[in-house]
Formats: sequence, structure tokens, C-alpha cells
Amino acid sequence: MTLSEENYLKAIYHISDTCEGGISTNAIAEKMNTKASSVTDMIKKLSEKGLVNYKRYKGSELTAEGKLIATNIIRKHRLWEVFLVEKLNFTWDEVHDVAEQLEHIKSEKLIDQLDEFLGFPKRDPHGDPIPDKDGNVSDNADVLLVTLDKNEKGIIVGVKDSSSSFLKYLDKQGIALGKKIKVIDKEPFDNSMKIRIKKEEFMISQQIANNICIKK
Amino acid sequence: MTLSEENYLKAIYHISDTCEGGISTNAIAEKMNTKASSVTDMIKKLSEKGLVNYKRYKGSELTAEGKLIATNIIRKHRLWEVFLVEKLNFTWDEVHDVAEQLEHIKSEKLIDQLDEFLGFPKRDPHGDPIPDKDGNVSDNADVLLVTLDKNEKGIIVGVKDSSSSFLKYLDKQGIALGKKIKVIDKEPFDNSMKIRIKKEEFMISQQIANNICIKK
DNA sequence: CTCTTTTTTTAGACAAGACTAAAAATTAAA
DNA sequence: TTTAATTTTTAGTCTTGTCTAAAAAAAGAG
Repeated sequence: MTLSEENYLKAIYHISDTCEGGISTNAIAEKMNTKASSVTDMIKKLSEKGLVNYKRYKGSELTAEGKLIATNIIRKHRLWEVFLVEKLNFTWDEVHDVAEQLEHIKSEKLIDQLDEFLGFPKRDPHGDPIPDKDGNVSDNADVLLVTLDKNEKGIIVGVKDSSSSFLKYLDKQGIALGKKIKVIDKEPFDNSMKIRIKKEEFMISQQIANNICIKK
Repeated sequence: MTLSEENYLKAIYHISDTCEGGISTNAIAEKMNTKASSVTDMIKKLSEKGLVNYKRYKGSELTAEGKLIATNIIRKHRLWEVFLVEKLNFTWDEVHDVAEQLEHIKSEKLIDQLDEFLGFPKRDPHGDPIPDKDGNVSDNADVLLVTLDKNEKGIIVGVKDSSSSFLKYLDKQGIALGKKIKVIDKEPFDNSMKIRIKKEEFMISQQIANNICIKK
């Protein structure tokens, strides 16, 4: 696996998350910041290796093997993000570029031990789930509110913090299980967000958004 | 800096440690497991970038800038080795290949924070000194006995462990400050070594060798 | 000091991964 | 359904880092 091959698999995996069926060459090119012709070349190579299913003009799809490799890279990426934030005092917006490099380090022992060292975390600092070794990703339907981007919406299905003070706060704001929620705006600086619940719009801090589980 | 460029600088730095003057193209080729012609090409490139001084047929030498880059990579390598051994339960013979990858991760913050997280270690698990950010390497003349390879020799200049039981052991074996010592053989499996002091040959364990300081 | 051996460099080629420009297939529109 | 627009692929080129084979320089031997 070259670095480039790994990045293609990861890109296809991520696009597959939001789109159904075969992934278009153009979509991959956009994600990878490259040209469609380059994508075609690489897809052919990955296809020959049995990592994607590809038919000319019909788009691409990861095979089981390709998907396993992709989730493994994502697993590594997210574990490193946890490490950077929890152990090395990175803020959650600083981690991405470094994790993007670290995710390509090849050593099974390294990642297993890192996982243990971090206490087998379930989510990365952005609230995204960390896949297990076999590529199982804990139901992606449930995510933390904090991971939603501007204009995304979902339904409140749980909270992480269940202290009474937190729950009282939710009550006061009219935040309750089963309510529909939409992100109106998101402030990149501190990840506070303006949300709407039942025509009512208000601001909440990252800390709050970090503790609310959403089904997309 | 590409990965390959970094590896060349590192190789030249390491060869310079044992040899004086300009480093021969062949020596670099051997260290890099490549051919002399490839080395010539790369050296030219590094020379144009001002990282090595190079004259046709006369060998190469790192410039101050090249040396700084090399020591920085070595700094990263050795810090990661400490991390792997101290935090992730690697044994000291397992760390090299992984550190070889990690040393190329680019992030100043990462390495600064790692250094702090590890408590600003002075040596890696093999006893080699960790360069500081400015490329200063603490006097390389003193190393741990355990770092010597087969056939290397030196003079005993200190011990790390000064418990009485350890010192008694040394006494009994005739190991004392100022004695000349030569490594006759080294067992890769457990890093135990056969050493010679004054015509007397005997075996010592890695644990012992780890606590004896040598001036080469 | 000349001839041989070794070392180093040049010249030309190749694989990976990217790009541009042009051709082919698919999709959309009239 | 026949043309127009878009998407995808092919063909050919470029760069990086490597290689082999051959030429050039330096070092060693007689």
C-alpha cells in the first residue's frame, strides 16, 4: 500500500458515507484535489489489486478488502487524534493535519498499544466513532451534535453527560429527546453553534454540543 | 524536504560520525542500500539546495543547514523511541522500524509536546543522546556499554545504577572505571554480550550493559 | 611515470503518480 | 431521437527517485 493508494481508499470510503452506489470519478477527483484522469489511473490500479470494483464509465465502489483497509486508516487517524488532544495538549482543530500524516504509519503493534494506552476510546475529539480492528464502525447514525456542520439536521437521541445541572439546562432551553434540531450557523473559532428547535433559534457552546447525541 | 532527501541527510550525518572529511559517494550508497549513481543525483540536488557541500569526485559534507535538518530527524527518531518503549511497552529492539517512519512526521508542535510529555529525556532506549532543537548533541563520546556493537571498544567512565549490589557485582567481575573494554560478541536475541577486560573474557546481561557508561 | 583498478559521474531508461489535451461514452435537452 | 453538454477515459508528457551500462577521473602498482 502506497501513501497515495491509502488516501484514495480513504476518500472513496468517506464519499460512500454520504452517497449510495458507485462513486463517480469526478467526486473522487474533487475530494483528492486532483484531476479525473489521475483518478482513473489509480482506480484501475486499485481495481487490479481487488480493492475496488470498477467498470468503465460506471464509477467505483470499495470491495470488502478495500473497505477494511480504509477503516483501518480511519481507525489510526482517530486514535492519533485522541492521543494528540489528550496527551499532547493539542486543541481539536489542530489535530487534523498531523493525524493525516500519522495515519499512514505501518505497525500493528503500534496502533494496538496506542489504543490500550488511551484506554480504548470510542470516539475521537470531534465525536466521530473509532472503528475497531475488523472495520466495524459503531453505528454512525448516532453522532454528537458538535460534529454536525452548518445546515445539517437530526433528531436528539441522547446525552453523554447526565448530571442534573446539565439536564436542567437542556430543559430550560427546550432541548429534549426526540426533538428535531438544525444547525443554523457554526462558529469556527470556538465551535459554538446557533441551532434551531421548533422555530426557536439560540446559541449553544461547544461544551454543550459535545454532550448531545444526534441521529442524523 | 522529501522523505528521500531526509534519509540521505541522516545517512551522511551518521557516516560523518565515524569518518572525517568528505563522505564518499560509495559509503552513502552502501548505507542507503542504493547505487552510487543514484547517490550522485541526489547529492547534486541537496547541493543545489545548500544542504551539502559537494565537489565532483571529492565527496560530500553536510552544511550547517543540512546538519541541522539531520539532527532534527535524529531528535525525532530518538524521542519516538523513548515514547514507544516507555509508554507503549515496546522492547528496545522493536522500536527502530517504527521510529524510522515516525521520524518523518512534520509538526514542530508535535515534537515539542512529545518531548515535554516524556519529561525531556536525554537519551533514547539504546543510550544514544537526543539532540536538542538547535542540533546540539550532548557529547557523544560517552555512551552506554549496551550500545556498542561486536568488536567495538572503549573505556569505562561511569555507571548509571550505583546501588551497592550492582557495584559489588562489578567489583567481583573486575569491572572498574578506567578499564579498557572490548565487545567480543553480542547476542541479538537478548542483547547479552561477551566482553573482554584485560585478557579476561566473560558474559554480561543487557541489564548490566545498560548501566555502564563508556567513552569510545 | 605509465598502466591497471577502483571510484565516481554521465547518459539513457523505467515505474509511480500526476497533468494536459483530445477522444469516447453517457446523460440531458430540444 | 438527434444534437449538445457533461463525464470519463485514453494518449502522451513531466517529475522524482531509482537502475544499468558506459565513460571519465582518481588512486595504486609496478
